[in-house]
Amino acid sequence: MPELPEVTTFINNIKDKIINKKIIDIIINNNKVIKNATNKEFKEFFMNEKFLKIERKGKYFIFFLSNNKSFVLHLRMEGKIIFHLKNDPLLNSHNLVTWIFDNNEELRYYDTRLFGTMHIYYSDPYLNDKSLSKVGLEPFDDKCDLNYLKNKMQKHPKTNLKTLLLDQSIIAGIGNIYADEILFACKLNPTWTIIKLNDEDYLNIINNTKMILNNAIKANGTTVASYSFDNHFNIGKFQEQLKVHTRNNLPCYECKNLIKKTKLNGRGTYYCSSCQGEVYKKSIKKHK
DNA sequence: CGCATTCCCTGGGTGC
DNA sequence: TGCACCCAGGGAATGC
Repeated sequence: MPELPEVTTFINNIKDKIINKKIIDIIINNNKVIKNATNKEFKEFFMNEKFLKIERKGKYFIFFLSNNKSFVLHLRMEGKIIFHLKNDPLLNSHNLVTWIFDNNEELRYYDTRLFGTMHIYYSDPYLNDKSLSKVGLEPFDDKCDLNYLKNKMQKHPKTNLKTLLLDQSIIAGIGNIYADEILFACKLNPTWTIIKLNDEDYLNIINNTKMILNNAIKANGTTVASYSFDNHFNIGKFQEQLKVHTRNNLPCYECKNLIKKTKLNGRGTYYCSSCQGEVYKKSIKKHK
């Protein structure tokens, strides 16, 4: 599931290879993910255009073209955006959209579960895209400080900490894997609410988020399912550094107690009940 | 308004 | 081996 580090890795892998190259054709095999244009409009939007710049905001990709046009992409669960040579084999059979450049090179979008979203805009995407405009500060932004986080989180006094970390309008880019890792590093139980937090905890959340996401970027992201980020089937390596996520019933690296898995607001959640304190029972939903 | 639940999807896993 | 079923989850929509 692509989160901030995985989106960064995709961008690092395509950026230099696609910028300023002329798009001479667009193949749409499945338009399920194209949300605000017909196939014809989508093709016309890109035809004979060039990608001039790529930005990331949280888990969103923003591709800028000429004349203030922009393309906003979200990979959701299984989306992949990968640079290929024309004759490269498909990564999988779910190649929904391909942009073809004028030199036997291609940019291909894959998405097994069709969860991804694509939007095209003719002016500022940050103003036009309803979702993008709601995304909060990047964790690396200097403005993402104690006061910012405290103010944002204190609007949700009854929501558990994990759900707050997953809320893209607070800190941008954290998903299910890194939320578990961040809370473990902070020694905070995912089921607690902000009532349990003091200023040091808020600062720990900010600092550990930056540290963990940066380490994950260095490792090219985390591979837990089908994530690969290039045309050579390379995978991220941060799963080797995960301390709780996916480690159900394995001994905690800090205290040797067994890591527990539970479900919190529909998300698989891993934590150490010894390092991260007692579960706030009312917030845990029992399995069916 | 806040907060919880449902829905979209399909490959992989499980049980019979 | 085949078939029915369940599960994973980001974010929008829906419910209360």
